[in-house]
Amino acid sequence: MALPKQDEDFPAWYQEVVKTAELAEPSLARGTMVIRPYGYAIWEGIQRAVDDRIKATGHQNLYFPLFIPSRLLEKEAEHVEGFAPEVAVVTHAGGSDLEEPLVVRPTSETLIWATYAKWIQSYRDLPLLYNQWANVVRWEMRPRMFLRTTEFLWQEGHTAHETEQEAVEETLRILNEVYLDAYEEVMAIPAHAGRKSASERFPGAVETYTVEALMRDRKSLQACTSHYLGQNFAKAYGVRFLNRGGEQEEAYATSWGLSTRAVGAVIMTHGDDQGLRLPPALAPVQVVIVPIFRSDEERSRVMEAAAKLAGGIDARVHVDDREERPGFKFNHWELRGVPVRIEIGPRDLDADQVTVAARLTGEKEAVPFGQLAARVGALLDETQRGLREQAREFREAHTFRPADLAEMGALLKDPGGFMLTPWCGSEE
RNA sequence: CGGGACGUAGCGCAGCUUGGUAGCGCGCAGCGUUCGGGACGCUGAGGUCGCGGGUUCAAAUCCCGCCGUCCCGACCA
Repeated sequence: MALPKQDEDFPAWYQEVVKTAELAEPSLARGTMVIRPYGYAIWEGIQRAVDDRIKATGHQNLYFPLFIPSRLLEKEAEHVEGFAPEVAVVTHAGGSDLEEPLVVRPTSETLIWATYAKWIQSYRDLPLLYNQWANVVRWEMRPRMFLRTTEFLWQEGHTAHETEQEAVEETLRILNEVYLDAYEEVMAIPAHAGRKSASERFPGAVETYTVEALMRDRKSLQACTSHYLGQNFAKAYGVRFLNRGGEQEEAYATSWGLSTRAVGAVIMTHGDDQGLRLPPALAPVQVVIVPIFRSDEERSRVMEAAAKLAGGIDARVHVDDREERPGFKFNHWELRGVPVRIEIGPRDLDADQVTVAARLTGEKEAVPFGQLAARVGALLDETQRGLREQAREFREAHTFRPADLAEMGALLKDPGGFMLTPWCGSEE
């Protein structure tokens, strides 16, 4: 029943939360998971936040196929070398061996740039600012729910530009205005944006930038990446355009992705020994109302009042009318991280008030009917800020300063890279 | 792929050393009592003991092989 303590066994805590809060469960093929409705609703919240920002920065969504002819993958040397160990290949289909094997995309640069070659002739065709929401497959050694699954969901943006400067600006715009902003404002996760070391760079990239966040086990999580790809893919796939000077030139590329791993980041940043704590901006249920009653007479009084109050609150409200005891329901919703709980029983009704409990602090307070909507709204705001503030304090307490890093110079192979916690490095 | 642990009811486990009727807790179903922080009683359903082979009159238990899961490492959104 009770969760393992974070301090005692963080991996066990994580797995148990994912399972008992009904976010996801392992599926039958190794390393794959079933994302359950509550977990998927959290992912949909992240998708909305990211998709809104992708569109606000001028991008459009499109969709490329799952299969990539294997020959195509081989054209960019670093890229194929980097991904070869983890690609899944279809060699048999339709009852016979395929003449040319099909790679299940581990990422789509190859297919997309082979296609861009047909779409780009002139500087007038640029830039191409496209994104897709898709599933990809990477045969990783050690799968972990949400953090590293064989198949995962993500968005991958692929843009083509006229100049290096424009492409570099695009890479950083996505990093800051899309990813960092979504993490800060919606997921309430304060994060470091930075540049990866050469050894951690995306295969085929000139430069890789990431957002890294500190989890409560004091390990860093690579929360997304944004790559400046230079002309590498344009050269490999023959994407040339006539530039303003009348000369043929290869286009400059970026790619960037954020995956279902972000759900894991939310769990591991905010969760406590009682379970999840979801930032209100992301929570599928922001307010849960737990009616309390004994007799049928009390029941109808309380349920009527609960329905009325629910309608007056401007938030995602759920009334838990199951035949369970109140204490069971309190734990149920705390485990699922619902920010605000309203308890309403005969004692409350007699006093024209309800009892409001905040997941952030665990505190309860009596709130008169007339002030409920305003108080709930304020509590949701406080929770959104409070979670981010707690995460920021935790990060500050466990992040090494440049002075600390200087003393550990030997550990820093590349001054461009960064480490949050030198003793354990980057977890993902 | 290297090191470690483990596969017995939906979940968590005992039983294995010393072979002989497959058990416990939680959960699940029905009924009753309960209900302001994870309720209790009674009744009941639920099992090819991971898979395959071997030894034996007899295998959850002993032997061999395989598969899978979890943790630590290298790789990774």
